[in-house]
Amino acid sequence: MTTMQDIADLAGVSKATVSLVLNHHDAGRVNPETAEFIRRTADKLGYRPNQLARSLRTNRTHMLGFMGEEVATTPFAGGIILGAQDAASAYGYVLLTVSTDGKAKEENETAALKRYGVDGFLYSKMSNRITDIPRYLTDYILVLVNATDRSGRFPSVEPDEFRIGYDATTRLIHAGCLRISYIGCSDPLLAQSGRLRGYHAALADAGMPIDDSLHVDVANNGPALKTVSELFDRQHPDAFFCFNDARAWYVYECAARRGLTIGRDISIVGVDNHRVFAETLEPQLTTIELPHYEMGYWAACRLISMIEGHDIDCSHWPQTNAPMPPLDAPIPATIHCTLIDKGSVRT
Amino acid sequence: MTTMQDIADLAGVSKATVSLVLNHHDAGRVNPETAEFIRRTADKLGYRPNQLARSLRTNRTHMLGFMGEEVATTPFAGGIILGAQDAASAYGYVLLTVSTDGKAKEENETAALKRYGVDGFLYSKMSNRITDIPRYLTDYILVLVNATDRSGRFPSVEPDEFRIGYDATTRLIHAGCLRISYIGCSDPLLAQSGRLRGYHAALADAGMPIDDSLHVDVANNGPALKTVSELFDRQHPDAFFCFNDARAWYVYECAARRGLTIGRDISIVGVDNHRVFAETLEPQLTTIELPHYEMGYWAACRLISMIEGHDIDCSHWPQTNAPMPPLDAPIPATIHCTLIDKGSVRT
DNA sequence: GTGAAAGCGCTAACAG
DNA sequence: CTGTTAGCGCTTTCAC
Repeated sequence: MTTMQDIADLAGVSKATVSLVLNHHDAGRVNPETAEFIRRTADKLGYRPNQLARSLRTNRTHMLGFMGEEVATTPFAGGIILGAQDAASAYGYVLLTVSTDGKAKEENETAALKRYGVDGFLYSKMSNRITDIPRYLTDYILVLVNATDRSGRFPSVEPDEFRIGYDATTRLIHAGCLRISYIGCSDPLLAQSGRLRGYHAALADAGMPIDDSLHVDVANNGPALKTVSELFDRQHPDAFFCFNDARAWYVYECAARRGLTIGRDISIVGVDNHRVFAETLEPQLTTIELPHYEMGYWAACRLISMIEGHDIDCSHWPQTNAPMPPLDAPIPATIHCTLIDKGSVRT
Repeated sequence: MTTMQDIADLAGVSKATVSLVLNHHDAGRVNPETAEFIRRTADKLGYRPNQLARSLRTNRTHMLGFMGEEVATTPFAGGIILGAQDAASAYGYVLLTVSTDGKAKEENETAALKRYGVDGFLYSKMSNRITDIPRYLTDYILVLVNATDRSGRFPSVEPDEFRIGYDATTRLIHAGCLRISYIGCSDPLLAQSGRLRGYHAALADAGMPIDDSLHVDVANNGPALKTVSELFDRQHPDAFFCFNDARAWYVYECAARRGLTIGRDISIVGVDNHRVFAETLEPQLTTIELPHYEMGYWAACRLISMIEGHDIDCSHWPQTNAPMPPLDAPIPATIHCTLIDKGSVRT
């Protein structure tokens, strides 16, 4: 392993000078020729700064702690992680990931991350919920992803649920559907209420009647299939806006059993479908993907700007709140997300 | 932040003594009373060792680099990560995760991890493939997960594909099925060939005929549904062993269109189904889950034992190669994985 | 312009 | 048995 001292020796200067040059603090302080020589020998020796030593000195590790719920069981967290990682990487940071599936463990894992001196935390939930920040995190720099801070003290990045519901419904309206059903979720999630409002608003804006009998909220289990089945026979919808992939599946099953073809006899817009549907049903299913990657990316950028105490260049951030794609796009994916910004929270 | 010096001051000793005590190297070296006092004040002050400083000194960071493919898009990587994390945590390690979805970036990400001084790497692929280890990793301590090293120099942890195929088929045989079809994958994966061999072996061991017309390999797209559909009508299978969830879905669609009920008219054993199926089809679908968590856990344990240069206690490792669960278990999950051990690779 | 010196918080060899 | 000393590799004043 080659150190600054090695370079200093070769260049006949002290490591202080090397440090200056390699950290780009040499403008007008070091002889340009010396600087150039130092840079070249650093290159030649394949010098890699020891991040640990640097961190020890500067008290900044350039590590971000990512606490994710359900890292194990869904692809959702993966998207967020990937986005956060890309952002981190773009700014010279790195991600320390822990999963918070186990309750008691969470505090231990956090303690571990703290001992490594992470500069801040990303706290991500599987579905957008009002969340109490654990006490052991509140004195850290923190950004929530896909969750809302009850106390209102921390910034968060969340999907724009209203727009998701609005755009999904609008798309079905534009496709000429007249009896648009909403298969929602019976849990009291922010996503559910927001999407339902969007569904209603879209119908209203299009001058269409709001028929509550076209709307059912179901859990994710046996009775759900029966409920959807009855809705099919009772209301004969020609389109479905489905809360998620599981709800879309019920519609699938019902349609198949009645000899109906998705995309011809009935239309579906589903949110956040697992890849299996995207792969097998491409031509028939319209999917709105939650902007997991973008949320992760955006949240990490926000966190880094808080850590560094200044706004960072965000011109290359992923596009958010994009308009709906054209109606004939094969797998339309609409990106909606919102930064709930509580201002800088410095420690 | 409280440091060793603070404790040393309060205890009237030098920080060296504090270090000895707090690292449990005080047996017979430090006065038990002093030791006890040190421990208590450390406790009282809420002392947390600075891992960075320690690492700088010891040249060991207790950080593991996890390079995962497709962290973003499937829940698979998540399971592996979670297992690796749990193992890491059990031995006082922590996981630095990067996704290798982007090709060129991979080397950069690795370089970043190296600068942080990770003690070793876990290299994970999305599906079990013969893999060339990138040059920039070969001089590190490394364990492969869900992948096989072409050069045979590095240990790997992989699913036992043969047993998966064997057990899945056996289960259908025990359930009384007579015309058992295999819906395989047309890509040349290790998983495909291994499971097919298992399928054949199980049939042979049960004294049942091997009918090649009951076996089709399909890709994951439109024609696949047609192929499966034709198999349905031509061979009238009473059971299906499906390579994965996408293949199982084709069977689902065909069954639904023919008014057949899974679990009554036909039986399915699927491998590695996404959670959507597990949630919505619990009573009907038999799923063999790939041991992602276990592979991650096991691999991390192996890596740590290589890093520490001695075998570590593995009595609490997840159970592997477990026997098939009883036939009436609601969601049988069989755990199969194999450690391909190449011996210690020390640097 | 450049370098010497003083650490960041910890560990480990070695002398008392 | 105990404590002093000398760093790990880097950054950052402050003299020269």
